[in-house]
Amino acid sequence: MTKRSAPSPRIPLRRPSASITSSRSLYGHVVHELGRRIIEGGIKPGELLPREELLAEELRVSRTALREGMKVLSAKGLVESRPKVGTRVRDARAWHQLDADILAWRCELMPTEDFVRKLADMREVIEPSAAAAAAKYRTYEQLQSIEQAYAAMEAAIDLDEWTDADLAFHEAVLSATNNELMVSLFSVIESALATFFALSARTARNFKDALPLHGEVLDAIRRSEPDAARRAMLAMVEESRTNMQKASSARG
Amino acid sequence: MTKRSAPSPRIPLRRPSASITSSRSLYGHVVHELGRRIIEGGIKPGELLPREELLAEELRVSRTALREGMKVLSAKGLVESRPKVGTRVRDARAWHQLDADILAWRCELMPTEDFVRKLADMREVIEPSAAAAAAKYRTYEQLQSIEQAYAAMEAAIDLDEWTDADLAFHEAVLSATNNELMVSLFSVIESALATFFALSARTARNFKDALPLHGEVLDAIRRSEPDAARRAMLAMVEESRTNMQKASSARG
DNA sequence: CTTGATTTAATAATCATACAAAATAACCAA
DNA sequence: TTGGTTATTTTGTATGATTATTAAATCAAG
Repeated sequence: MTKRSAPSPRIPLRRPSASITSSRSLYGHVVHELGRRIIEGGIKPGELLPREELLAEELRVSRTALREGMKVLSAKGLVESRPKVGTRVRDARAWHQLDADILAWRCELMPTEDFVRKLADMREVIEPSAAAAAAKYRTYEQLQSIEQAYAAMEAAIDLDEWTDADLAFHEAVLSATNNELMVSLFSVIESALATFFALSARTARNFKDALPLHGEVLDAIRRSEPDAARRAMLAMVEESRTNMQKASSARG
Repeated sequence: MTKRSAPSPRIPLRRPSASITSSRSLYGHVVHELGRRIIEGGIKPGELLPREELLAEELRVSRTALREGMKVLSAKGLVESRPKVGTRVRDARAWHQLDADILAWRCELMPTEDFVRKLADMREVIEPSAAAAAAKYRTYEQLQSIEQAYAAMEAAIDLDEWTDADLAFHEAVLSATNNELMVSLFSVIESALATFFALSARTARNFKDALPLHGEVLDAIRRSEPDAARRAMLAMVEESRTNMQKASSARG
């Protein structure tokens, strides 16, 4: 709505960050490789990494690239470097658990039911409150973009379209809180949960099952009824959790 | 409680991260300097930074140090570098708003009432839910550390002691949720709010005014009554918000 | 033996320089 | 205009040398 400049062919609408870590650049490889090893417990808190020269050789990169990656890991709270002593893995309590990369690594490595539960817990905490706030403070334009997303959900003809529209719906609700901290938290949690969403949606025979619940949230926000919006959103995320649990136990 | 090894004189108990940015390391200086400029709007989204060679000269550091800092800024979602085109400031929606440094810079630069409101909103969202979850899932050990923090609040003889104990109380409650995502979110929000907490506490004639409310939360958690815990915690954070508003308007 | 200051040595931190890779922009040909 | 090719700019990577930091070893005094 706000910032789509002219024709600009095929801007990748999702994939906002591309998560430097993903692939190419060498320093990105360093971040990914070491980050994963730390998260999965291959290198434990308190342990000392090999010194730069050796580690660089092991990872087949120059010290320059290694150090650039190291700074990023350090910014994520995973490691801590000191002259003369070396680079040490920090205690798990210091890790920036809400960092998008860290969450992604945990998704890769430990898709345990427990981790999904924690993500779902977070969602159940923020989304109902966000819906309530949206009902209270939304502008007309914000209501419109929620309605627009809802319409796209109605019109969706396959799972991909529906997933995109669903995400847009929730994002629009969060944006309507006028609190970018809330939006940021949601986007982080959501992109982690997205890994498991496919399962959840595929479980339901008809992927549009959740449409009525979304409709209730929309109505409550339209009528500016915070409590109703909170209740409807809570029902929705609880159902989503149930679906994901069913899906994961069906596989397990 | 858990990690105080032997006598070890004056370990700085708070200051868990030391926020690389604050210190004097050169690359840390780069991160701080450029990060601040971007957050405060001195360099706007879409704008292109000078090329590395020039920027390094301007900041009086080598290209190496500059780049190490740049990678960190990139990991925070603030900038994006591409060969041949340069390094561009990303749209504010891409910024990792929950990054501790970014929040800290916002505290430095825009201690507006609006920003404090957003922080307080976040707190009102997570803390009551966390208290409820704590009441449901806490272990006995976790209850003990909450009680211990409460006792410290009772025993506090000055504002500093009380502040420390207060923080420990909330941290213990959050930990009792057994959800490290929750803990991480809290610690980030909290350390940002701490900037304004001093004001809030100093406003109250007697800094122990909030003790009864903490007692209610503790009791509810002890008796495993989630709803009561939620209500008590909500009352507490609402009062805290009111205090901070009074403080900020008294100065404004 | 203990304590405190001093030296030593290992490691990260920084710098300077060179080269490689990527991608925009300019160019040229059809 | 269109399509491909080349040039050129900027980041990306590599290497080696130097400096700063600091834990640990050493030494000197009490």
